[in-house]
Amino acid sequence: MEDKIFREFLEKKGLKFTKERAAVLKEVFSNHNHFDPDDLYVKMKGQGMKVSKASVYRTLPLLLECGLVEQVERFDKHAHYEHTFGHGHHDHLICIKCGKVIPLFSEKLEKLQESLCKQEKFRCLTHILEIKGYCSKCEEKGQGGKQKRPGV
Amino acid sequence: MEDKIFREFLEKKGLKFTKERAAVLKEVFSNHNHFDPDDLYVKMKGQGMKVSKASVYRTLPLLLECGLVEQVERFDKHAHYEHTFGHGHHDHLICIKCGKVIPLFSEKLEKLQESLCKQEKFRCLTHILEIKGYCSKCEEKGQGGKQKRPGV
DNA sequence: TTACATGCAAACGGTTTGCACCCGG
DNA sequence: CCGGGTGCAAACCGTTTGCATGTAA
Repeated sequence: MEDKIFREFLEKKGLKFTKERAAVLKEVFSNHNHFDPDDLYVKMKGQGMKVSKASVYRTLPLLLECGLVEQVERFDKHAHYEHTFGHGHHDHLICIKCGKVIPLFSEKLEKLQESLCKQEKFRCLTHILEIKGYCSKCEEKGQGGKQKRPGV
Repeated sequence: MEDKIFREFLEKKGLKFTKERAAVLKEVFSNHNHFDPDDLYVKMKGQGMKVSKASVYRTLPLLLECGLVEQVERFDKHAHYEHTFGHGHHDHLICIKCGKVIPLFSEKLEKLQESLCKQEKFRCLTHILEIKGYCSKCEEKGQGGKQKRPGV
């Protein structure tokens, strides 16, 4: 299914559906974890797949463009992605102590954002909402631990 | 006023209020534009201020930590900041065509986020919401232009 | 057959760091 | 006086790119 979407997207742009692109796509959809380009590359290599880092870096923007993946967790300085097809948009609660990422979706929230955009005559295409704080477990345990990035 | 906050923060941590840190703080609060560390450095140099790039990079995390600045516009791969003291939190609408950044604040939106966090037993500290799309002007003109990052 | 894609390694660019000297408290 | 701070330049590291070669359509 993802294949079909990607294939048609590439065709429309006069690009080719190569083994490498197929492999990246497959890996991206093999589970629902967040990942960064290097993660993906290492994992693919570990499975004996034939691909170069350059191809991973060149393929991800295409997947972004056709909407099969989204960028997330941009608090850090390098890119993180998650695949979205079959999951729909959602936001993230991120625990600054244990790093846990909790997906969050609220129809009401989405609608409110839309209406705010309308007030500003702004045509919204995508958005990202990330909320940082302490998850229930870490909150219980107290926040004695060291956090990676103070103030974030 | 910002000076006082920063000073007390540094003192509490056993750090020093140096000329360089004071200069960075001053520059950060000289206007309300977004900036990246290099912007800031270049601007300070242009004004004949005595500071090194390293000090700028070393000072910004301190300002983050004491809440005088926030990180924004994290769609790009390098850090962007804005000072927040005296302005309060707000979100951003970002035009992907002309790059215009429109601040947005909605009490209702903030409250809704809070209640969603409560449902998840998540203690929210900070959040970032960035909405990407076309501003009214670019929407009028049509979106024929080239965008830097497809799909974002 | 012919664009377009790949892999490699080098280049890039923002950020961090080691070190010798400096300075605020 | 001393522990933290600074400037410089080199190191880092994720990402991009030039180029010769490979390949989907």
